[in-house]
Amino acid sequence: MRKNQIRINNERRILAAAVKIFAGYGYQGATMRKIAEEAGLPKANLHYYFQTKEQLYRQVLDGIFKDWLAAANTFDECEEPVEALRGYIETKMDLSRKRPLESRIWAEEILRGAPLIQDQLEQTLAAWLDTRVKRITVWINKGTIQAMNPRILMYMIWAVTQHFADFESQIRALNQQQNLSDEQFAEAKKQVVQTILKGIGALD
Amino acid sequence: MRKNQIRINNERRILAAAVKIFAGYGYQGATMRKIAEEAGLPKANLHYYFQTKEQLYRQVLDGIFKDWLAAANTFDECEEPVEALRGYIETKMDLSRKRPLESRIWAEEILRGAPLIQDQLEQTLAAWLDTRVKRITVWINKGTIQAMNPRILMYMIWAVTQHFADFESQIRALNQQQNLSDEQFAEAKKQVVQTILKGIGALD
DNA sequence: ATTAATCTTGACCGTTCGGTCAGGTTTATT
DNA sequence: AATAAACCTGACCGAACGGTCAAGATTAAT
Repeated sequence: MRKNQIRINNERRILAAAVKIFAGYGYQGATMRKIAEEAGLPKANLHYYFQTKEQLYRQVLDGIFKDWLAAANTFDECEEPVEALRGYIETKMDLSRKRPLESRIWAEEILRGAPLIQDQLEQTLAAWLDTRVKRITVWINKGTIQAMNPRILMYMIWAVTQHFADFESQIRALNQQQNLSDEQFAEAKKQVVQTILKGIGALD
Repeated sequence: MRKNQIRINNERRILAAAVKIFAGYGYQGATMRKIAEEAGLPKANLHYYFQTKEQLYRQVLDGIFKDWLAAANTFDECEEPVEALRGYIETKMDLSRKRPLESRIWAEEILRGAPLIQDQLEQTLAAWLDTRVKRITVWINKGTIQAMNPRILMYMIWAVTQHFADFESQIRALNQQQNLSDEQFAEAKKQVVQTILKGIGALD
């Protein structure tokens, strides 16, 4: 049962506008008027496709969550810790670079105590993390990487990679009011990978 | 010219309430009514001590900024990279543990593009960072730690340490709906220090 | 004791918010 | 061509927002 093309187009336009406005102003600071203006549609039209502001926000979050989980493909496909973790870190860094708005929306939702996505965190994300923790534990038991708490390793990877999106404005202020250039970002990516892999004893 | 005791007490009460409410709801989501209720004062009284919501928020941010900079004492007092960085990372971790609300307010302000503290970032924080970058550069030139970009190292430290405050609700959801216990947090602190120090070649 | 300064507060104001709705227009179906 | 379904939108609503103010209460200074 295929949706009408008009609906598809308008929902996409509204969601794209919503990402920009939610990222720029936060959930409370974002208004349906601003989103409507950004989308180039009358406000009442937004409520035709998305009944409430909260429902629109939920759909935005759902899209982000899917990207988040999909970034783990490299992690799962590689056998050895160096390849797997390097691939995962690089993928997460690239996601921060290419889709910083989504990362900021996610961060704000967590900051506020995850009122709307607590269930998904406790179920889907917790299960996702358990799987990866088990893989890391295998590496530890084989002695390929040193003994550690795999969960804390994952928290560190998330923290560092997402920092480049979430704290972009701070990094810009500390970089002569310029966003990181492609070269600078590539350097950061390399250093993050190097530091973490070496830090867990996977290198040298 | 000493302020009246009444003023001192009430300003402190209001600021303490403001920290809770701003951290819990964000700048836009926080309302003067909620802050007044938390402080146990009528709303009009808040406007007597702080003319506007923005001025109250600015004072909250100023307090956070001072704590932030003060955390660098250990860093400056130690000569060797292992002591200096270990001390700084541990101090920042303790700050995340003891004052997570302040960390979240700071994070939200940066997320929104730092509209109110851009000047402080570009001037005070940039100068603060420059000083520490020079110290790290000395270590690199002496060969005590390996070659790297010191700024990126500082970003990584900030990212990881503040993550435990800013993403507390996510970590809780991934830890059987329990905040990290003191033991778990101590383990995390140890692993963060170990990973970063080893990662930059300061250990072994 | 008197005056001045400071503090307190309920009631109120203009603005903006998310959301609704009736009635018109366009598109799809037959 | 006719009917139905989907889409569009200006005008409107009650609620909540930040902020104001006048009048009274309390504290400090003389």
